[in-house]
Amino acid sequence: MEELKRVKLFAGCSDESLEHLLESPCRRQDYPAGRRMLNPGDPCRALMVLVEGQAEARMMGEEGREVLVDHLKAPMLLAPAFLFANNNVVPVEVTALTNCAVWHINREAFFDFMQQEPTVLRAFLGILSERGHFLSRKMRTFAVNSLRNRVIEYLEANGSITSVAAAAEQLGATRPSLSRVLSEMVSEGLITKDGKGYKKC
Amino acid sequence: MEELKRVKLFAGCSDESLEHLLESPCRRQDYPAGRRMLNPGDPCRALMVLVEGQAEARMMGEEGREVLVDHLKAPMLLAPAFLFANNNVVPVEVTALTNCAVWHINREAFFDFMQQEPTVLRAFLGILSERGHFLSRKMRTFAVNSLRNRVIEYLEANGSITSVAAAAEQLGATRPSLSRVLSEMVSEGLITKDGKGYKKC
DNA sequence: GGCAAAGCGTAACAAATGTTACATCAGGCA
DNA sequence: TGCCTGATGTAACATTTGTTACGCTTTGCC
Repeated sequence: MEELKRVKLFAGCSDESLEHLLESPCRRQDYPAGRRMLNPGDPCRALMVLVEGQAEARMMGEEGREVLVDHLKAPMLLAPAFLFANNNVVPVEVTALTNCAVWHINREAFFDFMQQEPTVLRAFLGILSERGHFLSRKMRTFAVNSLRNRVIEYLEANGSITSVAAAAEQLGATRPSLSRVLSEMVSEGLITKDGKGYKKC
Repeated sequence: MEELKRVKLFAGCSDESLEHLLESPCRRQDYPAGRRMLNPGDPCRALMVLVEGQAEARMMGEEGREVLVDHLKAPMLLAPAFLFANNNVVPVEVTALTNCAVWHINREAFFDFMQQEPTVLRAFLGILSERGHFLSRKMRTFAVNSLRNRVIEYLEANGSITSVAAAAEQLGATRPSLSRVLSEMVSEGLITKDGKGYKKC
């Protein structure tokens, strides 16, 4: 299918081999905007490819605390890092932000497919590594950084904070707490505030 | 080599193919106890296999805070999740606890090797998935859980706390803070303390 | 037995962050 | 224009966690 070829993972493979892969048990599923696509604890038995729409991934704590972990935008893979785990359950809640479409591709067929297609294998390993990098950076941020340092990292990565409420969700803080820290950092000259939001320097 | 065959990754492969892999640029390196094996930011250009000894991985923050992330015990892979990343630098500091030996195996040779050996590929994907699972669980713990909840998770995973100081390092808290929380939880009847340490119930 | 060191509990205080509530401001819309 | 809504800043207070310091117990060792 054309929409699958837009995914980086399948960029370097031939049409025939991709068609052969799709002869295995596969399906394309639609989700309306707002629909929950994955719940924490759901098993991950197939390769899931988001081919249309946008979604978000959140982690929930015991006490109602939650963090917006990632913004998912087609074309990309969903939860690739858990596909081949023994205990292959997803730790996040994924919700469609717009109408979405997801291909579910049989895991074993995909495994054989990778074995045949070095470029796909290489791309998949690259994607898994990026996810590992992403997760370990997030973990480090939350484990050893104060909110002030998380703000600095956020600004270095994203350039500016245009929505305090949205940034607070990603930084794992409440909006008033983030607002207070931003005000303090402005008064200390660490960051500046203009009509567009907060920026470094 | 015999010591490499003890690693789960190579469990299912033939002697000949493993010997062929080791004909690529490889080396075995020794580290004395206490020696730093990896620094944050070090690139990860080869597959590293810890074949002897034990080590620990730590993450450091800006303000001197640090967390003991993982205990590494031969035989296992070091930083497998970063080998195929574009920006393949390790985010942790790895220090030898005992005398250690590490095989460095050429990345491209290992890639070709995996392509030839389905069981190795499968095992490597499983290892990467386990790491993803491990990291996302850690991230969730630090992002959305209070110290009390982290203690509960720790006890569910490890059974008991026999060393408050050691547990505090893994939980990302100071020893007095953990000690206080444990005391509170004992007085609330959530956990018990006996000669061996703290336990659930 | 006595001594030194390590691990632990604990107290008093400080710093960071959450909670709640309220006022302000800008933009959209009737 | 006037109203309404959403996002924001902010204040007062509560909770969690860090910091520092001290005393106690245990353990190993002489």
